[in-house]
Amino acid sequence: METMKGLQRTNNCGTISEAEVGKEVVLCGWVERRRDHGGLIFIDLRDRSGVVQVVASPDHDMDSFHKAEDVRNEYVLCVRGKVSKRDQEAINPNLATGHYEVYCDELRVLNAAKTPPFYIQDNIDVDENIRLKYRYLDLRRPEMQKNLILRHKVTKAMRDYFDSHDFLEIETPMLTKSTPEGARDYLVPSRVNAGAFYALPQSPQIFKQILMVAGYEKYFQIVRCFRDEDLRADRQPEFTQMDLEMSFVDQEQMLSMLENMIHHVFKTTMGVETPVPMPRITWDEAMDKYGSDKPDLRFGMEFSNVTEFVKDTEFKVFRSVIEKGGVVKGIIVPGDAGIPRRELDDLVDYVGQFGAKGLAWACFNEDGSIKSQIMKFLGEDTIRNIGKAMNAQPGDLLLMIADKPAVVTRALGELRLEMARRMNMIDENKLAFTWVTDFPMFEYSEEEKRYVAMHHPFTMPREEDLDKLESDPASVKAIAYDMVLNGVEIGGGSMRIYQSDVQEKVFKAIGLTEEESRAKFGFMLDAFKFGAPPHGGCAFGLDRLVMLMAKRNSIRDVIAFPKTQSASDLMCQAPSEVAPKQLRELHIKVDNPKEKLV
RNA sequence: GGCCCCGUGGUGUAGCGGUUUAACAUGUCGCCCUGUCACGGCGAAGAUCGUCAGUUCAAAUCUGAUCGGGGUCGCCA
Repeated sequence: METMKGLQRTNNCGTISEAEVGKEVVLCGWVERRRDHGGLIFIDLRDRSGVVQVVASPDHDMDSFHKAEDVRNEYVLCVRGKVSKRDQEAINPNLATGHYEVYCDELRVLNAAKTPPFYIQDNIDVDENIRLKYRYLDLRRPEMQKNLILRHKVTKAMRDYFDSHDFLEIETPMLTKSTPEGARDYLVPSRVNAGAFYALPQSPQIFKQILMVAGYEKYFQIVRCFRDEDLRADRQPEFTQMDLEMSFVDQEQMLSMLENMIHHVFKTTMGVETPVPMPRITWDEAMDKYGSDKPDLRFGMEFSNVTEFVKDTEFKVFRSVIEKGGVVKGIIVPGDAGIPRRELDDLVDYVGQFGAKGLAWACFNEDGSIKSQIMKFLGEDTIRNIGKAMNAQPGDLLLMIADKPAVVTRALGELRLEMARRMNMIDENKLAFTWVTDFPMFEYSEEEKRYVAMHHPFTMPREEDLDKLESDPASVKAIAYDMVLNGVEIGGGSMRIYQSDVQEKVFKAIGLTEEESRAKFGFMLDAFKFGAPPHGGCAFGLDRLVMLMAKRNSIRDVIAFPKTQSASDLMCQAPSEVAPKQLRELHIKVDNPKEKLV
């Protein structure tokens, strides 16, 4: 192996251009491919910036040529040579540097490499396990580098924006106190406090609010958060949040500031103009029209309530649902009247996953006829009237679900998304932003038989609803907002309670006694007695945001070292067992299921 | 915790009870090749089919368990 002694890198591979023609350059990088023509060898040399073709020819330098014969993929090279313009017929239009090539005058092999388990290039078809095990090779691929570069640019743009708007980035503890509300905590045993545990933060929520009490007025942080819950494609046990809090502002100022921040981020990183102001929809309307609190607005297919049309018909299924307080809602799927019967049966199963007991359908055929499995119960006129009210065109398909309102909302909302996917109605290049506002303050937990805070218990109720906190908690709306992009919640926040009497009422509404609230949040309640300013905040899921910007469908593709669904790191094999001594120091005993088997 | 799917040379797949000494592509190795860029030509090596147990005359193929991975519901902003 050789060293770089005496040579200094002068250029990046991917940016070789007209300006370098005729000049000598020194390039460093990895061998993406070697094409050996016997008397002439081409090497595609890759660094972070891209790829350029290097030519090792006996006519130029015999020594480089011989070394190039032994070079293999992913060897690390340093090349000194002159940049030339390629002959017209040798130009490669598929390569950014395809008009140029570098003739080797000197080639040094800085390091050899084992044959990698997969090709280091884009669009590979390799199991994700393999990619994760050899993450350093996966990350070498240009598309992964592009993702992480984008991620860097996004956080840089955020920091620039907040800095220029007078925000301070302040760090909050990673070792903190377990909070029983919300997600399961990751716990860290304390060595010096036997039997006691820290929790890794699920979010810096309490600290950032206390920073407001402390007079910092505008805080932000790009911060790691932890939740010990089951994973998904868009959920990791540790994830990054763009977290912020502001004093002396109302919701309007907050939303406007956030819209401008997002605009700045998209503009500077992708050159894309996002809407300012952003469209808004209330939570009630989103649930009513799209069956989701994070509606995908890249397409329509809004719900229609058809309860009135069917409440007096012969169809017992609909009638009994309606008599029990249920509703019947439907969507029109454009151009899907020709759907095969088998696919309709599939859809029945699909909505079944979300609690719907059935799915009524009607095909408005091109020839004006109607086909429906409930024709004989509803009668053709009723179906035509529904179709008319929903503006169904010949060739369209009507799908209806009857059930309790919550089930209809959920099942029809999922069905709407599924039909959009099946009918290819989603424009992948669209960015459909919306605010969802006026969330309910509470939702009823069947499990705990009490109301729980939908956002968190420090969320400010709407002023006009304050007197309903006790009498009718279900109807109380919160000053809370989510930013939704293409059906994904990318950020959410609220204005916070800063008056003790309101806070007490909210605790009472969720069934927290004074002792309990003191035990859980005592230090915070104390802090709030020393002059808490009106304030509010927001947190954005950085991983999800970057995932959407990079058009990936898993946040794993925008995180350098992600974990698998079972929360393990396939590269470094975490989590792992630890030495007995470590456990003793931490005052921990472990039942090791593996030991029992021995 | 429930349900569904996957696990075959380095990689991606095929084979789904016995014509399989497990096939194909790609990669790897060797030889040849001075204009390729998924270079090309010829040749070779390489997997006992995740693991364990069972059914069977016979198992990659069927059954059960187990491990690993993915998706999803529950859970979780």
